[in-house]
Amino acid sequence: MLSKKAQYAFRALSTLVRSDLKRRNEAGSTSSANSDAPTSIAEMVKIHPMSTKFLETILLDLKRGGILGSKKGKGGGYYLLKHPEDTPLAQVIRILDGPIAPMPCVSLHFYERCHDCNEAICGLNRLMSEVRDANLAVLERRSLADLAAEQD
Amino acid sequence: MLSKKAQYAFRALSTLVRSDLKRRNEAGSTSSANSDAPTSIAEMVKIHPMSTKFLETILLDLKRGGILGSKKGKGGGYYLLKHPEDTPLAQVIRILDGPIAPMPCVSLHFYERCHDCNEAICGLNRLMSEVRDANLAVLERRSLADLAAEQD
DNA sequence: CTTTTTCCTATAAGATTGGTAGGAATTATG
DNA sequence: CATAATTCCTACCAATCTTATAGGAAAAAG
Repeated sequence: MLSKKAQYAFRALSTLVRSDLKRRNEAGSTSSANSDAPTSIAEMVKIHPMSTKFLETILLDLKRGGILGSKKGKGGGYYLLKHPEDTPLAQVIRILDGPIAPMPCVSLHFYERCHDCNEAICGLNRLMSEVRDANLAVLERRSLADLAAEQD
Repeated sequence: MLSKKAQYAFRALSTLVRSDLKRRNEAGSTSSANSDAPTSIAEMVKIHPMSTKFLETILLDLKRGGILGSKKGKGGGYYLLKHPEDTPLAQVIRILDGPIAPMPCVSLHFYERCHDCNEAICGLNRLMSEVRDANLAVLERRSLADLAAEQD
């Protein structure tokens, strides 16, 4: 199961995506960077109610993870660094929850050697690799853009 | 990630599957129920080293979950209640780790209503349903038989 | 009646999760 | 410059979950 952190992250990100789309439509795509229209934590919480302080730490993680940029001070807030289509859901989950794979010995980004089996011939390893691939087929293909495809 | 409990369960189950296959080959399929050849915890631990007492609680869970039968006393142990092909991996995981779905609001067996969105139009709900389906496509199709298809 | 095994429940240390607290640093604005 | 609004940073904390361990009761075999 996704942690609350990851779930809250997706809620907040959906707000940022919508803000991003809106900006791009309005400004006629002629103008300016994304950073001109940052969204504050307070605004995000207004749309998706949750602990302000908790969301703060989550957004910091997303920033350190290279997904968000921020602007400090009055009128500041957060914004997407890339087009929504260019951030797969998998990246968000890895930042907040770590491995997507069901076991360390089949993880691509958080691999740890298995002490209980010979991975080359282990049936469990092979099956869990299938599970991992099935997950990634969705999570690497789907992006933040899909998150906001309909209302929520 | 799968818990250690689930991982140990699969290790132990692979032993039981192999024992089951062996019995079925040897006895020429004429003889007897599975319960004639139970495997003790001690034997399982000999093949896949782990805490004996911990495995005990795991096997109890699997028994209560309807996957294993047991025989008490001298010469006792555990055995599969069904053909290995008839126990999908998903059933094992649900018994030991609970939900397979990434969020309660998309879980088939452990559903909880989502308070944060209108599920009918929520983008996150839709995406996580895709993830759930991708997982189940593997975990409901693959069975204990696949677990022992090669050496481990 | 002794040994071997499963069965059952309670306990507990350690890690993780979900969240709070308090303030420092930065920026916009009057 | 003063003030308000905001992000940034780190430490802390309570509750829960995980990963076991302990100690015996019950049953079955010989």
